[in-house]
Amino acid sequence: MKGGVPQRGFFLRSDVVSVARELIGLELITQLDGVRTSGIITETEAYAGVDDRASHAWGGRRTERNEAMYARGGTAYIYLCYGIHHLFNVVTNVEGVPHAVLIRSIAPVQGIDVMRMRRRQTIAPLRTDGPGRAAKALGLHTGLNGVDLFDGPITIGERIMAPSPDDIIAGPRIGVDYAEADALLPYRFRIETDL
DNA sequence: TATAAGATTTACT
DNA sequence: GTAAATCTTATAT
Repeated sequence: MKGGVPQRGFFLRSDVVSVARELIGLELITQLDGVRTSGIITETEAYAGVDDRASHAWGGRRTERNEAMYARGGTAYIYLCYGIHHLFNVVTNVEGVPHAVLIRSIAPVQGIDVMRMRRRQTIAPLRTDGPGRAAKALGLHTGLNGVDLFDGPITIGERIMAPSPDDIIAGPRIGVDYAEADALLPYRFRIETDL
């Protein structure tokens, strides 16, 4: 994928960790109510399905909530966390394999004013780091769970940043201490912007 | 049927 | 630094 946008095949790959790493630097675009907002993906986490104790789909769990994880790659999985926050994931792998990449942080590109309004932060600097904040800034909510990224209001756009491997920092995931050994896996990727 | 905990953020002491 | 907000899923009666 050089210069262009990722194709369906990109999301159908079996190595969810590679997809998570390569999503860094791509533009994530939403078009809602005729308003376009977008940001550069700056932080992701991979969730490797049934073998990953930190995943909602660990051990083959399948509920009404995480049903979208079992869809084919290129589908959006949006769910409510702690009753308050909407978290956005990109489903990967083929249908029936519940792999997904959590978008943990973005850097605003288009529609910054709209994001400010959504976040109701007219004075303080707009913050879009953190999975809940990023999803809210883009206007994502559970009503968009299961939409197709190739035929819907959410799309993955062109690569805006081309980070060298040295700029991408891999590390353990956040907030999954309960997952024991799986919590230590280097499934989290981020790039230093100017934080 | 009831209770506890979670892929978090925000506000208050 | 600690706790509340708030809803779904998982586990236990």
